[in-house]
Amino acid sequence: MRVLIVDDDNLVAMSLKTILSSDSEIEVVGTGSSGDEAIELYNKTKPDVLLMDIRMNGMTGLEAGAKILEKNRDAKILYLTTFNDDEYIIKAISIGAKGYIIKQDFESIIPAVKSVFKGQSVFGNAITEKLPDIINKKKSFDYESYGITSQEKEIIEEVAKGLSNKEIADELCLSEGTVRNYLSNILRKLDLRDRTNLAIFYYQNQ
Amino acid sequence: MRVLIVDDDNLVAMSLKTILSSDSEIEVVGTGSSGDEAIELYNKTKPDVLLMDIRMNGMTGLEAGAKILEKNRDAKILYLTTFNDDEYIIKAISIGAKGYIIKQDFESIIPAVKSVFKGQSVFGNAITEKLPDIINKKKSFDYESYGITSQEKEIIEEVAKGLSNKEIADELCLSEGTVRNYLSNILRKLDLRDRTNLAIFYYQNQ
DNA sequence: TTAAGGATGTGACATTTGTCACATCCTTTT
DNA sequence: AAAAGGATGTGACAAATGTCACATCCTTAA
Repeated sequence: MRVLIVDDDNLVAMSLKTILSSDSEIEVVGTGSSGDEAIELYNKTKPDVLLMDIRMNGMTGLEAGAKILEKNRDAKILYLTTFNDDEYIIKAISIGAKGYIIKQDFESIIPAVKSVFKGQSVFGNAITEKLPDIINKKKSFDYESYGITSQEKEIIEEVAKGLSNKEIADELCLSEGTVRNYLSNILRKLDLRDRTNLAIFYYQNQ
Repeated sequence: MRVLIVDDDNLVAMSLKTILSSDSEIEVVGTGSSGDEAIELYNKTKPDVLLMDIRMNGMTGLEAGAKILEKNRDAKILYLTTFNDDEYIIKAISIGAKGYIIKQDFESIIPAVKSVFKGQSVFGNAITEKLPDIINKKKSFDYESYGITSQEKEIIEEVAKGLSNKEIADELCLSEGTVRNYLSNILRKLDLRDRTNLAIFYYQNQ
């Protein structure tokens, strides 16, 4: 099992190399410290698994990974990160990375590399907990912190269904005028222009 | 590492038991053959990992898993399936399952169980390939089949950004009246009432 | 060449939308 | 009890929206 390691922190790269080399099934075929190097070394060594940091100076690991995957659709990239970053994980899966684990969890790295080598996808401990939310895309905007009341929140839900003011009024047993007032307040609070933008906001923050 | 196995095909359950028991770190604490049994045995044995089939007579593995996770938020459920089913995998991740692999891939089962035990998530070979699409939810509505022209498609994009007719007109170098006409046609073709519903439609089919 | 059809535009119209000032109740606080 | 504040309502208004009939221009097909 041939592994390429890329991390812009040289100490980390070396530590990883030491750890991985201790396993008899693994051979570290190279170490790099930038996105450019990742691409270059990947093409040169064609490793079974590329273990790469996400945050790096210059080209990020994600950009480098995307480029590598463009040319090598079967590349197996396992990302390492110092902390959990929801945005990154979605992006990582999107481009086709095979895993995403945190560096701190040393013991998990070797099994993860092996799993990825076998063609599985592996997501680390802390990331695993967030997967359901990520799948459900529940960023769930905190309406309360913008002073949106529960009644107003209901109006937002109805607007997001595409109902007119009249229909919302009927639905919530209010007068149309009141619905308008509520909506007007909502738009001011969220700094949006009209109900269409509110609906868009709703779905983008859902 | 205590593992509970549930599969409505008894032969499969026994095979799995044999395979897993061959590993010194693993102890199979029970085998069941239905969703109800899964819940019952889970509560009785409190295993570290529950290895369960998705398709079962009566209650499905997903339903049983959801119920178990309601009461035991840290339950580690690894699903086994005979084939790849995109709908199931989304559902599985949504409820908080820790893995999803195919039965045929025997060699992967033990490493997968171990990874899940450690808190990672594991997705099997064939499933891994589909993850990017699943994350991107590329249902990508076929506007063409509804007779939406490319110009109209552009208008839709602009509406989905929340722009007014006037702004869209400026953006696309058309008169406001023309934009209205286009929009009117779009709404008729897609059987939608107004721009808000169009934006909603856009984001729901994105 | 002519007819057809598409893209673009105009004007008119009814409706919906968003805003504002203000009015009524009702409950809570002082 | 009086004051304050929230929830709900009204009326008026300007702007934006959606629809329709029709006009122009250009390209393409017959």
